[in-house]
Amino acid sequence: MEVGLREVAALAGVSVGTVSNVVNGRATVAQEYVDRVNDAVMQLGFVRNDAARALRSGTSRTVGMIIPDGNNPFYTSVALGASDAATLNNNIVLVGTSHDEAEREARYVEAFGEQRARGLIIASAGNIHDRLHQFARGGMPSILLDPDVDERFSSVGPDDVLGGRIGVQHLIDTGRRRIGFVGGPMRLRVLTDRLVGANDAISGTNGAVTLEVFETPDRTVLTGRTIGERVLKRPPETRPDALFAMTDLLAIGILQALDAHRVAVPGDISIIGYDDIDFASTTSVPLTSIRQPMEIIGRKAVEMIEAQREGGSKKREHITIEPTLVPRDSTLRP
Amino acid sequence: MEVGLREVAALAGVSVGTVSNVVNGRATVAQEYVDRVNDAVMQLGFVRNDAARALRSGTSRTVGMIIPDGNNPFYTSVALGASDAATLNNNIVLVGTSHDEAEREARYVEAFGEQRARGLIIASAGNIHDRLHQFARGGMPSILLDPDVDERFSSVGPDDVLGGRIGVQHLIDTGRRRIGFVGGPMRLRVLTDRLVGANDAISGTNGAVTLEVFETPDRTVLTGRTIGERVLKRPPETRPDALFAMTDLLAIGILQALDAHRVAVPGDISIIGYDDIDFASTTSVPLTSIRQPMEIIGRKAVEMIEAQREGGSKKREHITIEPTLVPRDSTLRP
DNA sequence: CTGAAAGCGCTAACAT
DNA sequence: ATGTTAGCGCTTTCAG
Repeated sequence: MEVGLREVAALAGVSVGTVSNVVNGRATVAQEYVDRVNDAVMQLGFVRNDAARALRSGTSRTVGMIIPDGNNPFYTSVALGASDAATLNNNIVLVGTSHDEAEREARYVEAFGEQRARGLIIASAGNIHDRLHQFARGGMPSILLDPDVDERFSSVGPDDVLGGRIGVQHLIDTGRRRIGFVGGPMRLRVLTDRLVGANDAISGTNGAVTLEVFETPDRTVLTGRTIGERVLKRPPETRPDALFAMTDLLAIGILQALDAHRVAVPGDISIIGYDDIDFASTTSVPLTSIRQPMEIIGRKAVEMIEAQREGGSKKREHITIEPTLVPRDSTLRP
Repeated sequence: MEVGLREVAALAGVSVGTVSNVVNGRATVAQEYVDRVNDAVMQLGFVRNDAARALRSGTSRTVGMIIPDGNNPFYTSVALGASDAATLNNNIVLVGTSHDEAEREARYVEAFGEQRARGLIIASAGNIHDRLHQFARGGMPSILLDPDVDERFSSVGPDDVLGGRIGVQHLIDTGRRRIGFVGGPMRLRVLTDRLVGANDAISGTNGAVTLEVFETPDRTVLTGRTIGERVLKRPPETRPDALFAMTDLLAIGILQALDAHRVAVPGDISIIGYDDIDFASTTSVPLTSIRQPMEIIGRKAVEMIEAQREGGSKKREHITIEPTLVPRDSTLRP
């Protein structure tokens, strides 16, 4: 049989209201009663029933988060930041992973909606904005991690234009003049944004700096290696003297190819990656990278959820957080 | 104002009981009513209140999972398997990440307990078995991913003895005779188990095979590189002709060191890693690795939870799943 | 096959 | 400061 407030109250010889107050650390209950109640709680192994609590109070303690890929450090770091922020209000973050399956994702959206989660942080696999909107109508704040703005929802994300600018500016500052931009497919908003930033940096420079785009079908290590090989087929004087890879994975592949051919990094060609994954610091030549402000994004998302709850789901915001350069040997060593 | 069964019933012109039946796809409700109810649901944007459902029915749809590290492919793959299994019963898996903080972990244990989760799958950061036991007393099945057996809980995990045996056997089968076992700290149960397996394989061989343990303080790429350098300091004829690394990270570090010194892999020294992370297939020489049956572990864990729920929390089980060898060039290429 | 009504365990308002 | 009590929205008998 389930132990409830009632059983605790009976054992402690007080009323359920008092037990509730003690359990929730509320009001000023006489110390004697507090002790008696706590004893009874221990003795009976009482665990508060959150369903009843949520039903009655109309408020949940969980912030829902849905991500496409559990192994992507970007999302897990966002989750960490979100968890930190949620803890401040005594809430928790629960994560569902869609594994890029629309159906699984929909199940999570539904589940969090039914749980009346405080809000939803979602990096969508497909376009579920409409479905999401259905729940948003019910008052659940939803924050998108998507770069594509949907006016119905708020969003937080990295400033990709700035990221592109920072990367190229660093290459220019370290004396590079023929820069290769490696990434794709170029229909991705993140990438076009970074390209804009890259061109911004070049426009702001006096010297003749060229930017060449190496478009790739994906952003994996293997593809990076292919790009590296392709670059090495060209005569040295027509090669780029710097490669700006849109993921660290690409950068690692490029580095492998250059290593295999004994091309010096950064002596002959310098390399920048993007994301600053753990591996970036442990490659044969440690990789300069652009670090995305992931924890901050997560923290911000939770703050926006709470703000929307208070403000009665008022205005939508679209916030962008600044990435930073993490310089390492792949651009700096002589 | 919140839309409930009542509002839907009013609009559809039926009773709440009927709406409940339709929403849950239960019983045989007249088609006409089904349609009218569904229309009303759409029109009002009704979302079932899970708190009320859970409270009344006394049963939740969520399986809780607590992991120490969101970036560890081991755990995320276990989560995937668990999610697959849960889906079969129309349940979902929600993951909390403790980031190796006991406090965060405790919060999640508590939250899942209060939510009356169907059960808990937990890879513990510290020893929270006692706290866990408190909730288990309340009937919530808890499955440990820990290798250390606690008789109060069931557990599922990889068979590490077998993993160690498979790896060394493969090296012996491919003609190696001086095997290095790289990993540490050796107080970890996983590692001592694997070492037992490694020795098993050697005992079962006629030829004179030696096993040398290279103990490491951790299992990172950098440490792997250090070990690689150390091995290379020895004259070639006294070096191991094969290195069995306890993580792919270690193996990658070793490979980097050998690459840098132009030592042929697997020609001079062959390498096996452990875990078969994504990176294993994309190293300069693709890495042979031991793949842990992570999805299966997750699936099994969920099955055990459901079994315990039905069997009234009867007996505890301790199940072990067989890892497999993933052969690649680092041991096979001539 | 559908409608009416009793609670699930808790919180919060009110009474004492 | 503590006790009493009315629901929160739903599921689930039990009647009709």
